Amino acid sequence: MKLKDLSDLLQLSQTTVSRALNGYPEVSEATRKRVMAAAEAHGYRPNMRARSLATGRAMAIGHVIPLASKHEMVNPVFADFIAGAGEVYSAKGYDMLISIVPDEEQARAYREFRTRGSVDGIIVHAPKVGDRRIHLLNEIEMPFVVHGRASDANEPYSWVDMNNTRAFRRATDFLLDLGHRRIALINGLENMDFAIRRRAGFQEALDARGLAPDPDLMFADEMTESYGHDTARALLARPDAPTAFLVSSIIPSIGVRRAIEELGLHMGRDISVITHDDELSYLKNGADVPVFTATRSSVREAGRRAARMLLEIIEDPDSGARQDLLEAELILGQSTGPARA
Amino acid sequence: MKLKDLSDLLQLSQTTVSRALNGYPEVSEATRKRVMAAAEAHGYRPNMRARSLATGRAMAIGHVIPLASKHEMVNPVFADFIAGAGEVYSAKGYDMLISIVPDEEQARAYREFRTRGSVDGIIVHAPKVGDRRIHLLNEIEMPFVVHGRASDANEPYSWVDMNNTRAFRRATDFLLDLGHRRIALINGLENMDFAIRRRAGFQEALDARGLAPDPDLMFADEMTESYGHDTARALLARPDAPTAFLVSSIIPSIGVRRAIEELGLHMGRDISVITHDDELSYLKNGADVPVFTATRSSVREAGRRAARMLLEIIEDPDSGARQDLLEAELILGQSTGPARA
DNA sequence: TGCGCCATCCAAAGCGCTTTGGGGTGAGTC
DNA sequence: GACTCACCCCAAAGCGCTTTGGATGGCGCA
Repeated sequence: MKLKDLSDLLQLSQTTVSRALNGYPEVSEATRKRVMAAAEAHGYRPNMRARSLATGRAMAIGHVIPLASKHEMVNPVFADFIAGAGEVYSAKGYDMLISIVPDEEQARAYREFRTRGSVDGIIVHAPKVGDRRIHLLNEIEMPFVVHGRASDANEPYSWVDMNNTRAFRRATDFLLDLGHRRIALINGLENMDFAIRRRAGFQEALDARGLAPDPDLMFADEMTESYGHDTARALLARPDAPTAFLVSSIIPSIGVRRAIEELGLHMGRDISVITHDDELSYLKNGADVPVFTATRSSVREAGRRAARMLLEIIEDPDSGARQDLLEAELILGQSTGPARA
Repeated sequence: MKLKDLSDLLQLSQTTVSRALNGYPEVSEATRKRVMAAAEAHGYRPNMRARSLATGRAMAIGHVIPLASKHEMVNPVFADFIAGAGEVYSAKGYDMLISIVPDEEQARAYREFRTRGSVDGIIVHAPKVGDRRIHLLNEIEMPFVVHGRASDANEPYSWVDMNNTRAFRRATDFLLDLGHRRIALINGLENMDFAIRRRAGFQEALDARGLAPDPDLMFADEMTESYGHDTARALLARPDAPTAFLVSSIIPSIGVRRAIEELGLHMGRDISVITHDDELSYLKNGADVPVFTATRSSVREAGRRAARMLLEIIEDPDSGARQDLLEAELILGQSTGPARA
């Protein structure tokens, strides 16, 4: 069933039918009703490819998801972020195009989205320090929103981010207030912008109390469970083991907990752990009582906001760069306690 | 830069340029080279919308991801499955369209994919018992591959699945061989086909030894960490607590381990746990030594295979239904040991 | 009555590509 | 020298939709 069939059926022109369906005022309410009814009855849906060829709008948003170079992993936060964004897209009639490419092919992927005309805008995931994608996208005039920031970008761009520095500052202060002095930082890869900011927050808190950060207690890697485990295990074997861990995600935190328990220690009593919690749907931080004390910020909500922002920018491309900074909330769980003497 | 610009530039017709670019034999090698070079130099890429309007092929595959009704969760296995499928798509020049919709809107989503012509084929995720999507897709003649099976479908369809029954049969046998008799099954939601099969494997093993399954030891729910924890916690508090757990995913297994350790017990010594392991990239089952004894089957590999199968079906639609059954391998970890008296 | 003005509707021209159905040109054949 | 093939190439017709630039007719108003 195509437009022509429907218009023939109704004894109307394609123009009129198209206008009736798309809510243009040049058609009487009576015919509009008639057209709508017929379309409904025959299950007519416009062919998106033809439509977007005609309008020049793809009605689709592209997500280019980087394959973490080292082990080709796809970060589980994407699943939740995308779920949030997807909600918004389907509500607004947009499709979501996903392309999972190795880091080095990102630029090509963006260019292709542009020249092949397959999307109206792009969400940029996992910005790195010195990320060149922002410049590229501005250059090819493709609307985009970054999930996160690129600290050193010296041109305007729109982003949705969590206040990483503040969150880690608070978390560190919290541990310091409990009397902890030897705190290990189990961070994400520090070529990622978010990881840099988290470390900055950590150091800021130490500086504020005149404490020097110990490089031997600061780690950065892909946030897997075994990274958390192995790092904690090694640290706890040291004579000057840390009394607390500040961890960048709930996944390595699970590993940290495993290491603690393997050694017959008790998390919260012998060793404190505080983590960032993205509120991943399948890895909720406990049911009623939180397992981990955590800085919490829903990555799914970030997905929703980024999607909404991008659609607004597409509607009104000249409205300038926007930004949205989410604050994490500090929640108390069972994983922290006073430092033991 | 569009086709016409390029052909004007080259003093050739659009036909010739198009043919040169798409490898048709009607054009001399000399001109083909010339055309290719010019296309490359000017960064020409055909507009996908126009192309697929002309060819009738969307060059895109749709993934309709169900939002688990209860808590609107998106299962983390999707991330890895999609990563696998995405590899294949980009190698073959296909796009991946994702639409995340609540269960009740699935049918509509499929129909729209068809009528709006936005995809050439569909991957069906998370088939349920009595799933009507298979019938629907056959009816609207949309090529598709199911990740999993729908036991009661009485029409042909193509699928890629893991041998759930066999895997759980082996896992149960393994526990029985170790002397365990009270084994708890922490299963996924049993309106899911895979969960039914896993339970069947569990029961089969018990039956084979003349043991009756105890309904009080069989659980089914969404496979979150806290589901694993809470269930294990409650079970271990019983006077007739189970000596072993058979768990459907590594995520609830992490919860089970948490429960065990909270009670001061030691996994592998006091309580045995065996799990299914989808090889999720961020939740690897330990680094070198597996943490959990597990039936292991890569969901990412399943994604690759399903994608390849679907593209083959699209190439050759009349070739009949295909199927691909992956066997899980049983790997020994530290989470199992002989039943204690 | 005649004029202009809405309110409705339509024919046709694209959007950028593929593909059908030829049409020249030069080499090979008798 | 006429004829047949290949071999290259081209003009133009779609693909299914939107949108421009009218056409038509009914109505109020002077």
